[in-house]
Amino acid sequence: MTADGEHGELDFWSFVELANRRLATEYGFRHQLATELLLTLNRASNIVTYDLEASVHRPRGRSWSGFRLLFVTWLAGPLEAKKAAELTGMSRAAVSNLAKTLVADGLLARTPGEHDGRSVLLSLTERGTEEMVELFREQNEREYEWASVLTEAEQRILVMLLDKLVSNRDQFDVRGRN
Amino acid sequence: MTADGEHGELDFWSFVELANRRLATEYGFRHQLATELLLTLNRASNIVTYDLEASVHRPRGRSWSGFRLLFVTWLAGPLEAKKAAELTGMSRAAVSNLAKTLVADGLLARTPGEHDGRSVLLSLTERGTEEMVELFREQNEREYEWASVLTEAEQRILVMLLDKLVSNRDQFDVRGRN
DNA sequence: GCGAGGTAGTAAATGCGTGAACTATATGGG
DNA sequence: CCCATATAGTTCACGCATTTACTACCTCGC
Repeated sequence: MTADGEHGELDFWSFVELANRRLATEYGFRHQLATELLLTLNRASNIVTYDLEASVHRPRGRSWSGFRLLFVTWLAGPLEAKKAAELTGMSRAAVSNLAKTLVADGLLARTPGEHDGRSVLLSLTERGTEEMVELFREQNEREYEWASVLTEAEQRILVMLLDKLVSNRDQFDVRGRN
Repeated sequence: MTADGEHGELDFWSFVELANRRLATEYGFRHQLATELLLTLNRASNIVTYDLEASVHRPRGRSWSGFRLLFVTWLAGPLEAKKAAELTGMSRAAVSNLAKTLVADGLLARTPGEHDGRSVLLSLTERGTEEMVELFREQNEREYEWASVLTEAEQRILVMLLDKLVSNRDQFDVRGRN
C-alpha cells in the first residue's frame, strides 16, 4: 500500500497478487492458482497475437484470421471449409466470410468438392502461395524473437503443458464453436 | 499418408506435424518450434476462453470482456478507466464502450476523478458486487476443472513460463494497444 | 499566465466473428 | 423409392473491438 491511499502503481502482477489475497481472505474462494493460470494464459496469448498482427499482418493488409486461414490452406493443401474451420478454431461462418474476401483478393481458390456436392475445397492460388511464403517468412522471424526469450527446453515444456491443458478436456463437457 | 490420397484424418497435432515437415523440407524455414509454440498458445487460450464465456458468462447475459472489466473493477477497487484498460489488456475505447453498457445495467458506477478533471473512476455498484461474487463463483469452479488437468507444480511452471514469455518483451519493440 | 504539447475519455466509422436461419445435398430406415 | 434427419456452406443481423478524430483538461517552460 502506498501514499495515495489506493494500491500504488498497479501492474498486472501486483493486480494478480491483490486479487489472490482478496479472493481468499475476503470472499473465501479457494482456486486462486486456477484463476491465475487462466488469466496469465489469456494475457500471454493476447499480447503475442496482437503484436504479430500489428507488426506483420496489418501493414500488409491481412488480418490475423485471414493469415491463419491462408496458413492452414497453404500447408494442409486443398481442404474442405469445414476442416479449415476446425484447424483454425474459427466458426464455419467465419471461414466462409474470410474465404470470400481472400478469393476476391486472388489468393484463394474455391472449387466444388469431388465426392460431396455440398462441400467446397479451398486451396491457394499461385499468387496466394507466393504471398504466404513471404508473409510467413516475416511472421516466423518475429515468432522466433518471441520464443527466444525461453530456452528450447522451456519452449518444449510450455508446448507440452499447453497441450495437456486442452487435450484432456473430454473429461468434462467443454463448449466449442459450431 | 492414408488411403484417400490426402492427409487422412487431420487433427490439430497431425497438422502441426505436417506443417513442421513441409516448412522445413520444402521451404527451408528454421524456426518450427517457435511456430508450434505460438500456435499452441493461441489455440489453448481460445479454447479455454471460449468455453468459459459460453458456459458461464453468455448464459447470464455477460460477455467475456464485460466480465473482465467487472473483475478488475471488483478487486482493484475504484480505478481509472485507463488503468482498467491496462489491466484487462483492452483499448481505452473498449473500456469506455463496455462501461457505458455496464452502467446502464446498473452494475458499474462512473464518478469523476478527484485529482484529475479528465479522468473517470470506475467502481462496482452494490448490485454489481453481488453479481460478481455469484459470477465469479461459477467461473472459478470451471477454471478449477480446467486447471486440474495439470498438477499444481505443472500449473506453477506454466504460469512461470507464460510470464517469462511476455515479460522479457522490452528486449524488442512490441506492438501493444493504445 | 499563456501557449505548446501531452493525456484521459468519448464518439463515429469500420471491420470482423458469432449464432441463427436458410439452401442444397447426402444418408439411411421403412 | 421416399421421406426424415443430418450435414456443408452461406447469408443476415447483431455485438463488440479497433482506429481515428475530437473534446476537455493538465503541465511545463518561457
